[in-house]
Amino acid sequence: MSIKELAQRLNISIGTVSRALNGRADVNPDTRKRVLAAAKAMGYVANQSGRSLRQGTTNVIGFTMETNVETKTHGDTFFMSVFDGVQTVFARHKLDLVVLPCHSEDDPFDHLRRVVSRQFADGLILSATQRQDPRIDYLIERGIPFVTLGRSLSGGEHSWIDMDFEGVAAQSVARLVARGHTRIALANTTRGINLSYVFEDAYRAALAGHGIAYDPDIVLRGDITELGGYQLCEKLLALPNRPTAVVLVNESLAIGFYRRLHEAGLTPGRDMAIIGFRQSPQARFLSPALTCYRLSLHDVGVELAQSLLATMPAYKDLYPLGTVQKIWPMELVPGESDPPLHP
Amino acid sequence: MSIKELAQRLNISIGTVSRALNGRADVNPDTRKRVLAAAKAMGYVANQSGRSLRQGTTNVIGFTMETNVETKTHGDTFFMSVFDGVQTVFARHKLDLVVLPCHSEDDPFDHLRRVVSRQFADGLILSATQRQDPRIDYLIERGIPFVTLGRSLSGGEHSWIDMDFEGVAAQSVARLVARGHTRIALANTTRGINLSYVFEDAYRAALAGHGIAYDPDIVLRGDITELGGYQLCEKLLALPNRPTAVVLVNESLAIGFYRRLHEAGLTPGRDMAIIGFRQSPQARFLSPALTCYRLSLHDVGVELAQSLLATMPAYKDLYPLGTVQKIWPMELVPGESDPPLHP
DNA sequence: CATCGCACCGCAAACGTTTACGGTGCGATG
DNA sequence: CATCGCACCGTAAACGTTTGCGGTGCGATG
Repeated sequence: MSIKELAQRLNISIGTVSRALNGRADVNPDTRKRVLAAAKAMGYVANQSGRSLRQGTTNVIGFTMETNVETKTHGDTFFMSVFDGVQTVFARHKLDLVVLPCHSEDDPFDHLRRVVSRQFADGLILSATQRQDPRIDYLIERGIPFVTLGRSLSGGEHSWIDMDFEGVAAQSVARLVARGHTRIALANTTRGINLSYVFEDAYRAALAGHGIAYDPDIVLRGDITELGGYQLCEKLLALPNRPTAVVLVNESLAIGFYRRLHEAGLTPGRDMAIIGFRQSPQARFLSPALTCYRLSLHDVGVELAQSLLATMPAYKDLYPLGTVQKIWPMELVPGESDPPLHP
Repeated sequence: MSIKELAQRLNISIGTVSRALNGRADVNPDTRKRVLAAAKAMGYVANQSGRSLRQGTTNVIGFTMETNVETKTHGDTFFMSVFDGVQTVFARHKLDLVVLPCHSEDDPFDHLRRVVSRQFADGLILSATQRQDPRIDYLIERGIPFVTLGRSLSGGEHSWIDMDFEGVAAQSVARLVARGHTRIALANTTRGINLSYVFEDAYRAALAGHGIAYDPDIVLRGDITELGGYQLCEKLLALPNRPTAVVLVNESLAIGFYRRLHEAGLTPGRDMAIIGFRQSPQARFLSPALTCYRLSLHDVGVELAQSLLATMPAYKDLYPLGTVQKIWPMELVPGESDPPLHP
């Protein structure tokens, strides 16, 4: 099943077989046909280790993902959609996508170093980027092509794609203000992740733009999970001066919010206006319908892939994008979870 | 950064360096220390291609996963939890887990062949196994170690782990009957996936065991998504002789059911008893609380990893399990979604 | 007819490991 | 002192590719 056996069977040198298979010009069309036919018949496929060793390239792109369910920033379906978009691009270039999950007890930086040292991939897509992310500096220092899903302060000029947290925060606050709300809480993620800062800054700016004073008591932080939402809602309910509306940094929180409100005999929307974040499959079927924002994760995946290829020497000319730093727009999907305060 | 440079810098042959790094016995303890120190100082790490080429092994385990969000079969953090369990085992053996997502437009069998021919992994974990699954025959024929998450009729004696669909169906029917229900619907997945048959057979057997006639009109099939649940619920509501209870094959369906019932002005539980499947993070925060079943996906992952290692020659003696065919038990979590019919 | 160019192919090195085999030197044993 | 065993190390082959270089043969050109 090696190229040697294939060559012996054809009475051709292995060099010619290799050239024939790789579509090089200096090989007789007839022999090429013979080689391809024999390869197919014998089920030959080039050994990846041999090829990688010789060429120094793997034709594999790695996607690092954290699997900590306790504090997750995204779920399975989020990533699946992104993967799908990424793969539509890679399929055209015979590149394979492999996902490299980071164990919940592992440090993401150690995990990345391991990935790099194992030479899994020619390029990497990083998710769950931190505000200060040593992984980014590490990759830049090593000259490894990469792109991140999520902004970061580290590394300066690398490529990234991110969701429009500013837009969502600003639009949500504006919408709630227009509907009569002035006491608007924020359910944010814990510090560390960059979107936490981005989201809160935009929230504060939006409040200021509408002449509303910032109240740190109603800016909460917790895990981005259903349980996190439940707990944050509980905190809000316990406040003496309860907010009339809340803006969520993630739609998973909404599920916990809905549950906690129900337990208190309250109705989401009527008793507390809620604007979620992304229109996930789960959020889409909440009732009352969650007001949130739509974006195509498939398209985000496509853009991620293209941005990565744009940084790889072998593909740079096919995708002349330079360094991409793109905030992905999101479209409001009005629901029934944020009705006017005094109808 | 190659072993050659390392050897030159130490004035030792590369063979000795290799032996020192790999912990072989016939090397002087002092030189081993020197080698290890120098390797660390120079940041040396063995090239994986070279090693794989020589040894014919990759120290990588692949996990195939479908990324079709339209017909997805698991909840939003299902795989993450499983990955985490798998990695806790693999970490002890310096094995790396890589996830190999199958593009939604790809045939899973083609995808597997590609994975195999690229020699990504020493062993594989297959998910989304079909009732008849050519991938299983293919792997057996090639002698590639694997284990599947989910039963299949193919391949005879391979190892698999599966959830207890029989137990859930039987227990759910029994519980509903005990609470006065006799007209019990089934919300099942589409044909093809094995659990569809297993689940329905157990449902029918349970009905028969309680002397209830089987009515094909209230056995529905659809996608295992929130939308699928929504649509199935709609079908049930349109029936002239509406069932008073429904057993779900997957908790994602519950989210759609809840929504559709709300839209009809009905209350889950009171107007239609619902027993879901797994206690996912999403299902956990439904209100009224969904009656469902708990299992530790982390532990399933651990078992998957161990079962796979038990089939691999290099680890067989460490995990003398033989071929594992295990139905994972699930524990009832009573909720408020299935109250007695006539209290 | 001599020469050139070109199409095609074989040869062999190189990528970075691991490992079987043999060799050296030294202490211990007789 | 001769011999043996052993601890340690170097040598080189092998894994499967790709690719630069050179060589062969043939048609075309002068």
